[in-house]
Amino acid sequence: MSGRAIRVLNVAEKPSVAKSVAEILSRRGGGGMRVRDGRSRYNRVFEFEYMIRNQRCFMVMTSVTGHLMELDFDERYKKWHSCDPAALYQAPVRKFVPQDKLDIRRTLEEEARKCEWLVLWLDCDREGENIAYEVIEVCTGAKSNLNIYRAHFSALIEREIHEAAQNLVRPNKLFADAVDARQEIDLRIGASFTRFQTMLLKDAFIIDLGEERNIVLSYGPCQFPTLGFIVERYWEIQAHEPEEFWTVNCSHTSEEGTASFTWLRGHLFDYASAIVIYEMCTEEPTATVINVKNHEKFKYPPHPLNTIELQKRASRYYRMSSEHTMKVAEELYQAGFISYPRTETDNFSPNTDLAGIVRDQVEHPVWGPYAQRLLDPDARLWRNPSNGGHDDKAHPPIHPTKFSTGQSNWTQDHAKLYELVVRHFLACVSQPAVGAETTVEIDIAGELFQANGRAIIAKNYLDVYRFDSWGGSLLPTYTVGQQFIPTSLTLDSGVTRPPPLLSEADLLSCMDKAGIGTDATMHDHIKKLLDRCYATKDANTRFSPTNLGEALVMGYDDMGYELWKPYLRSMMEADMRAVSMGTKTKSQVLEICLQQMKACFLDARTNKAKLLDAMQLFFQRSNRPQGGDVNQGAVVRPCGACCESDMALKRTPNGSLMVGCMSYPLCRNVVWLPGSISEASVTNNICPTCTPGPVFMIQFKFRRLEIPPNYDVDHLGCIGGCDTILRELTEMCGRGPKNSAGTGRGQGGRETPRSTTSGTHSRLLFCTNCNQPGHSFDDCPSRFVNPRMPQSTHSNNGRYSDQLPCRQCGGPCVQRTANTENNRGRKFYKCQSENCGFFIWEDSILDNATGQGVGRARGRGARTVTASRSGRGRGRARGQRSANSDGVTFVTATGEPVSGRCFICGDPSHFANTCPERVRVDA
DNA sequence: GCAAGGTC
Repeated sequence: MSGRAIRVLNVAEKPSVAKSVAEILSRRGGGGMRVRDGRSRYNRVFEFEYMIRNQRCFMVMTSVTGHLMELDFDERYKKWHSCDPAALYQAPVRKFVPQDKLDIRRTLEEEARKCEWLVLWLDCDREGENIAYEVIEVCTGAKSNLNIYRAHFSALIEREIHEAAQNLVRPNKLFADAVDARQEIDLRIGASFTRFQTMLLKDAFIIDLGEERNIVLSYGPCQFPTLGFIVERYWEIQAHEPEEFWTVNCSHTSEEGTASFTWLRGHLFDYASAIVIYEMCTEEPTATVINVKNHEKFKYPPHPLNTIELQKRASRYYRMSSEHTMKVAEELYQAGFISYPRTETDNFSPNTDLAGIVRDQVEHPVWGPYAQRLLDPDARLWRNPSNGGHDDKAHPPIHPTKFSTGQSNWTQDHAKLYELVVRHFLACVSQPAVGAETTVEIDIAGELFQANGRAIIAKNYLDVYRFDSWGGSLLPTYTVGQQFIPTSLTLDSGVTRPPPLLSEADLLSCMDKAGIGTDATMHDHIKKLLDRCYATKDANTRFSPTNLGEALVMGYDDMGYELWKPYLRSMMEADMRAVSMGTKTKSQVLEICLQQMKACFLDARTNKAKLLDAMQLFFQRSNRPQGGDVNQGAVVRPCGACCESDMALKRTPNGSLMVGCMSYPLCRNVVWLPGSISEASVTNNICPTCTPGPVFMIQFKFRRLEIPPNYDVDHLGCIGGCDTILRELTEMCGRGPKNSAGTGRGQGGRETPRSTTSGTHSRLLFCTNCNQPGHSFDDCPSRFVNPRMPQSTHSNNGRYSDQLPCRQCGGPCVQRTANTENNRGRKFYKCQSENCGFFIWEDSILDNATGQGVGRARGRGARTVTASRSGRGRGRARGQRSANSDGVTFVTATGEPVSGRCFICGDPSHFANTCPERVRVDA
């Protein structure tokens, strides 16, 4: 045993871990634990004695709160107009402790000075390792000769913590390097693209985001792919072309009940084939049972709960946003009711006292009895939880940690989320539900049909997990060889539907799959899209892009870049892995990645017209002077007047271009530029003659009609005094713009879009009715509806009003929405006059009005923007005819004859299934 | 006024 105790500073990633680790270690030390405040009110300091490998230690344990440092550009580059955004790929960056973390730094410095060892108890992932090096930097700054160790633990349980303390290792710089690289890349890409697209677009268009605020059009390597998922699905829906299909359905009712048989062919898109088969069946409708199968089926409980699954399920079951879920979960965690809510782990470690967690819940009035049954060996309800295959080695799956029947300070959402966590946990340790399934196969005229029935034998976990359901429907008894006449045999039509908009749960799945964000940040990226007005979420938690979101993605897509796809992030992730494994160095990755991204950035800037074009499809041009055509704020030269600041390229509010001192108004040194310039961009070329240097040359573009013919419109010039061309043009053209609108762009050539509804953005370059340019909806010659219809009754979607004049009697037709299986959601008009049965589908009106259906909606590659973006409205009108007789129904869904005529009587006005000559089939 | 990642 050693004599003198070593003083050890221990640092955890968060206060809760410091407390847990201190509690566990101090129990073995025997001397108890003292707690005192640190400089930061959240991060307390715990002191106790502990033996590390026979070495007596006086342990001082405190914490940080996540990252201690931030990365940002040097002061000189922080202001938006301080430099060309392209310069942000090389601009110096520095890591520093931000203002709100200074008190934590002070605690660390003060404690480190008194200690000999530093032991880092940060989470065992790359970010944790990076935070470890931030702590090291601060601590060794205060005391340089610290002996530094890392504790590796995967859960806050006794055995793990002691093992970690007894097997200290050295921190892994490679892991920290990987994060450093990620941070730097994110910062440079994010800031450069954000400044670029904001400065390019925000003043060039009228972008009304609904409230007074400074518009920022941010770009980020996580937020854009997330937006990309939303836009991609939206485009998929727009591009969907509904296709009609036919299916034969059969049902049979006996004393025991009704069995519904589905056609084993599924459905056919070819009407002629479908009707032939259907006719065969109706000619010989006797069904023969050819197979009856009985089998046992299990429905398994979910895996243990991790963060993403919690967010998805809270969204699905309660329609809670992922952001709100995390806020509520955090509060439940802080109050001790649930375990740490940010975890990837969906597998309980074998040491977990699962029965103990169940035991905590037996008193609950609602699920307590179930918990009791779980603990009763005779009930045979217990089952060890499944392994979801994820383990972050830092936290267990989310589970209840304290019993509650609801607290007075809880909102409904706290109660709901707690209930979800408890029920989910109880479900995880339960047996699966068991069902007896029956499949009956029948043959009608050689066609096979099948009916399925299910009887639930044991509900098991479903008794507690009320969010899952497993429908059961009993089938009447059938025996092989049995014959019967179907009660109904129908030919039904259906139409293929586009996929739905992405729900929040879908979006989380997409992000998870593509590795966009982490479990702790995914909800932030989703919220950012809503905050930036790139997307909206409807009441069903489904996401649509806004005009702004769609325009931005379209702009980059038209450039041919996949900046809005997840690949960039995936590549970066792969590079990060390479750095952490040592196969690539941090500087290699930074150099290559930033070089590529800078090239991409410069290319995007060259192709900025694509972004402007895409925006122009959705927004009106503004007349505000803009910096979009000028890399405003870019430094041109040091100021020779004040000798303190640089001079930068600027545009005054009235549109004049100049190079002025950045210390204005303290220094008023200025060089005015000719008014005939349309574009100006500071280059990296340095003038070889002018002093004091460096004087960066400017690439000018002049307006052809405003300069003499013998001058070139493109000119690489210098404002240092050596450039005679520039001087001559300034003298000839004067300074300041010829037109007060600044750049003069968007002033002709293109049709200015008009707005239909005040307060919304216009995307109507074309008539919403016929998709032809040159006139408005109201003036459309092919409009079928009343031209006096007030504007407010039609929307941007080019839809009709909720009333139409009847084509038959002239009375009012009212719009309704079909709710039948085949046409659910499809709108139609029905005449309100008692004796008039007039009825018409809305999409068939649109077909008639356009002559050939709605313009093809845009998918990737098909870029014709049409005002009506609906994928619907193509194809023939569909109706239904039916023939009822004595409880037996044969129905065809084909309203209009497509081709041919009745197979029985030859009459072209109907098909064989409704033919009056048809032999009746009695049940 | 910019990113994404920790965390209170």
